[in-house]
Amino acid sequence: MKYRRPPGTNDVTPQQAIQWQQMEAVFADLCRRHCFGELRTPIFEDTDLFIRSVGHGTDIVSKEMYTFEDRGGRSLTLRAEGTAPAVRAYLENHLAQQDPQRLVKLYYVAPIFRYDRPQAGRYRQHTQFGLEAIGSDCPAVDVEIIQTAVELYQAAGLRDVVLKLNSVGCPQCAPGYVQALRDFMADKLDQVCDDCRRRYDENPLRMIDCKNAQCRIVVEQAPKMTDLLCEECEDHFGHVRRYLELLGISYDLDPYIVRGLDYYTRTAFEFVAASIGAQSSIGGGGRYDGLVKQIGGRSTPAVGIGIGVERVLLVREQQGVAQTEQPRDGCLVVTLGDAAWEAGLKLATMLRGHGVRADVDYRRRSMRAQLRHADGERFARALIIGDQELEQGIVAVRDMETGEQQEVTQDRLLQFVTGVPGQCEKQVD
RNA sequence: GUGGGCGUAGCUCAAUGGUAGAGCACUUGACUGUGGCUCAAGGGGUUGGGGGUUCGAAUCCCCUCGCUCACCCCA
Repeated sequence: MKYRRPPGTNDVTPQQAIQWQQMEAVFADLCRRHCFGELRTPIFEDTDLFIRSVGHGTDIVSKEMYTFEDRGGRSLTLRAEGTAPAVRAYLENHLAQQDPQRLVKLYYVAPIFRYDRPQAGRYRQHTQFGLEAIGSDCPAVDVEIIQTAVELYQAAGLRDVVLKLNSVGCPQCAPGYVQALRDFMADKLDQVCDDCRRRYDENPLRMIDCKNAQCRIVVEQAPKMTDLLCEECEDHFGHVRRYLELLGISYDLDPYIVRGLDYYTRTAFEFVAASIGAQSSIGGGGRYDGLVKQIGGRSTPAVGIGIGVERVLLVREQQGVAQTEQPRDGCLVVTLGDAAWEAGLKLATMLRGHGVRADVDYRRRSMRAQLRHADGERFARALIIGDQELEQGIVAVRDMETGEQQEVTQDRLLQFVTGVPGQCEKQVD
């Protein structure tokens, strides 16, 4: 094979596309009911947008961005993350309409690009369903974001999805926690892995979600962010939990949830589904009260989530979620002989013009082969035309489900096939 | 960036140095104008690529490319 798709990318074949269309339809309907409006942004952005928002020290910025220079010398980057472009568009298009208190609820379906080493469930191009609610610090908004994701997973038929919840504090209390963590770890650096010794200096928070068994033992004794929240963050977190319980959404408190992007404040959460390999996170997000201002707007609270569509589909496949059988639909025009073939072409054209899924077998094969094709392609009916039918001005209509067959005159055919009374070929022509 | 596993038909996989196979899928026929079940036949392969050893390589050796899983990190 001379050409292959680039590593870490996927083709979606027509058969797989059915799953995608289902998921997209479910998501769009959920967003409609939750009053999120769709936002579409360019596939690339000013490189600086990602650096300034996601953070210099993060893996995404330091080694995973698809960055290039265009002919005008601008540095551009393929969308590495969904939130920053959404906030940029929110500001650029004045979606708040001069009212910074206005809650703007946005959703998107967008490809995300990160130069990572591919593995099960991790791709260099993947797709996120994203939700962003910009303009409110009400903890009930955090919960609505979470709730919408829960509803999506339910509609997708996923079982055993666990919500892990944490609060990472705010600029008032988080630095105090980092200091407390450093103080605690200072005399234990000989007990942790090399990476964690490096993290101690560069990004202490990362130490607490280290997977190394030895490190975990140490970290379990370390102070927890949720014990050191300031009064406001404590209150916010309490309300998030209260509303989750009010709406019947179960969760696990997990003090080790640390999001990999710098802009998160307060609420941080992740949805996890075991059984798809090491990359088990199927959605993650949190509050980012500082980001809008950082990107150049007025100080505006916000919260959002990204849902990994490929991973949701992986879980669905792995859990054997019953694929709804493709319903039979439309007509295959089956012809025998040259005269019938030409009549068949016209018939298929007429049907398509009236919204009917219709095709002919261009290989001009035996009737047996054509009917097998009609069955395999899940047509509802076969419209059979041979010399006899041509002479009599009729079509033999075969129901591919029941095998029942009857002769229908040409002028009644459209009505018969569409089930719409009072409509016939003569009228529409 | 680091490590492990694997590359044989469209798909899933056999064949341990001696003529490249099976199941499924596809095509055709049994049924000369009727799908699904059954049966039969058929098409399809530079065994990822290159080099080496050998009378002989899918098989052994070297190189290379690709895929995959895991670490890291993320959705």
